[in-house]
Amino acid sequence: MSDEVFHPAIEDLPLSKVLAALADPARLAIVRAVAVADPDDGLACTLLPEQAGLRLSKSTMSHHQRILRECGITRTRIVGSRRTLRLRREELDRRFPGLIAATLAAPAEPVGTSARRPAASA
Amino acid sequence: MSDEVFHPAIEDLPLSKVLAALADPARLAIVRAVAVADPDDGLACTLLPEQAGLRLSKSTMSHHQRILRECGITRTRIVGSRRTLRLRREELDRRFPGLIAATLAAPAEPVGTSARRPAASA
DNA sequence: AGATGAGTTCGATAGATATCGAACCCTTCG
DNA sequence: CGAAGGGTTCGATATCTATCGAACTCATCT
Repeated sequence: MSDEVFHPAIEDLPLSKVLAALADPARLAIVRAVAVADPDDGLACTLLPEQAGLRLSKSTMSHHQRILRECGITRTRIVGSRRTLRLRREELDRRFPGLIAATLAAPAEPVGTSARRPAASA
Repeated sequence: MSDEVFHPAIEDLPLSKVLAALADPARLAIVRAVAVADPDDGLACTLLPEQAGLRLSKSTMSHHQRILRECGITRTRIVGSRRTLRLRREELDRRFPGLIAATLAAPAEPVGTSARRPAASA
């Protein structure tokens, strides 16, 4: 279990934190993409823009991945120079039974809905 | 169904909005309190501070109630000079199966955890 | 009518947070 | 070694939002 990056213990996670992490269309898209990936292999971050249908800068993607990780939703594994994401399914199901299932079962929404778009400046 | 206040149609609600509405400890407390109230009578707003264990100003309470209402989670009914809240259970279950159940089943967290406390100024 | 009680609305404030580009760190590959 | 690929971190920016008190509205009660 030697983590190279920080992962919180599931028991420490308040529901509101987890909901807040999920309450962003971009992160929902990421979670959906990770959820359909092979649970053992995980999903390579490189594939996220494509798999999740996101057109965000590298730094913003990194930001979202960090939120998901620090809120206990995903686990990041480092493989050489790249990283893969996987859902912490069992753990989440243990602490918040039904929450992930309900989230994934809900109708998907187009990314961009209700997001904080930064005013597409000149 | 003549509403005196605005209530969105369930079909219009993106998941992220609903999650955002739930992602606040104070609002979670409100939802829990409303959920245990009689579904027909609803919960009188006056009782919220007591039932939900919240010490917030009137205006802040009003704000949270508005968010919950506008995000389709509660329905506000006006009775004379006071109002009651009820969960839009069936509707929510229809659009987001399992979500409310999972939310209510999750371990309750102390209000004040991870909330935006405004610096308790001098 | 006047006072009281229940809530909303407004304006201000402090603190998140979503987004980006630039600079930076590793690992891999030529 | 040097370049390229994959990600993180930093700083800036704009927006959002949780909170409060004060002023207001409407219904009820005396």
